[in-house]
Amino acid sequence: MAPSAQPAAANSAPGQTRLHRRKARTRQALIDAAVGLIAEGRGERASIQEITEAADIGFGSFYNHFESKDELFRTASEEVLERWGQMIDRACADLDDPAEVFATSIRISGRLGWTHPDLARFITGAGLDLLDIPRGLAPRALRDIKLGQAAGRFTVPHADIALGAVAGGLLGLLRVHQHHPEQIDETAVDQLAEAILRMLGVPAREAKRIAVRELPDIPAW
Amino acid sequence: MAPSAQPAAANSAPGQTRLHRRKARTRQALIDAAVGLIAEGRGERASIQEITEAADIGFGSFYNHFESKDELFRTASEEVLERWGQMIDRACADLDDPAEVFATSIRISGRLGWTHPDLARFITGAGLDLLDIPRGLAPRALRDIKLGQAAGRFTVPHADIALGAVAGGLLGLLRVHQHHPEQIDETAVDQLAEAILRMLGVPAREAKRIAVRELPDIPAW
DNA sequence: ATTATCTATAGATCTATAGATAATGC
DNA sequence: ATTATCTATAGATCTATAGATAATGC
Repeated sequence: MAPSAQPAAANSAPGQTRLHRRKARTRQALIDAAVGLIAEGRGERASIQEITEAADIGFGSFYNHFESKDELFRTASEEVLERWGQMIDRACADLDDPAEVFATSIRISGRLGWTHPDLARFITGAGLDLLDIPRGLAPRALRDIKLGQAAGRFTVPHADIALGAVAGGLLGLLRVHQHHPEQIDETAVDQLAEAILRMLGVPAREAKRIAVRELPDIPAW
Repeated sequence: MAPSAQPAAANSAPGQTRLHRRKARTRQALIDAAVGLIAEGRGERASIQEITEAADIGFGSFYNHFESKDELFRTASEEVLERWGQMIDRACADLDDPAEVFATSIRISGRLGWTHPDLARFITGAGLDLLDIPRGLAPRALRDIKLGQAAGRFTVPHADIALGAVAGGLLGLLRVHQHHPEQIDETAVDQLAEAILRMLGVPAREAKRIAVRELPDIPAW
């Protein structure tokens, strides 16, 4: 609508105009509030009024951005999971063995309780619904399991069943970390990765070896 | 309140008097309706009116039995899971090797999609919340994992993390069965049990052996 | 007479929208 | 002038209870 003379952005935000940026901020405040509510376990039970109060915006503004609570929660979930997935992608960029990619993804994700507590709480709040959102861990893990099957490194026959077990193990670990943080350390995370590799069909000795390799740097959030 | 001359029950129901039995029937209708709603994935989102309509009882009767939706759903979950757990107990009564008890529990539970579809749908509807309900699979699996650790058959260090993976694997299987029944047969269930034993630390060869032993009869529901 | 069920309804939400106000564009 | 925000509110739920009706106990 404003094709000519695009003013030099005095700001790093993507919107061209200040109005766009203001709108984007409001929208992001809603998304952040939704993420926080999911993390608290109040999930979809919160009313729109609670959401707008948490976001500190007027009630009616909600409908400028989303048609329903469902739409907001879906959008918020996809956004968070996508950022998580891209973080994993960057960390694994230099690896090519599917088994190592897989183990690294789990080892980084299992450390979220320390490195990114908010994200960790969101993940446990979402639970296995993660598997129904085509972003973040699920599509990557599924892809990597299939790659591993094709390369003959994973012998487990059904990728999607295995995916459930992987997600369950990760969620179990993050839950324990939240409720009893003293029971979990980084070794426990690596042992989970090792156990999951064994489950997928990697020989026990090799699973152990892969799960203790030096980790790549954990990229910024 | 009626201690004397307990009349011979003309009926198998536990309540002594007909009034008791009528009340019990109404209560059970509410529980059955709640179970059905959880199985449909409508879970706690259903209104009390929907629940009483599904149960085919008057709206106000709800409050004769439960103080809130939460209480009903909690009660319903515990009841169903307890029956499931007792079914597993009966099936495993003659086994003493913790690894075999564990594998058998999974193999029977993974077959629920065929043997008890309603129960299977309830379980997938409940998701990982299963782990928070101290009935059914969770306490038994946790007990068996710890027994297996003590007996030196399971090497995995954290029982509750492993429990998450076990539940996730089972839920993954039941979900696949529901959405793509043609992709799953009993062999797939046994392969999941085998993979889970490997994850717990049972040597691959032995895991395979245990997961194909003849199954005990599946007890009646 | 007692107990559980049912129907009807008051009061408390909660959603969606209308209309007023404030901020930005040009 | 345009756009997004805010406040206020109508209308639609939804919960919890009161009071009437039906079933059972004795």
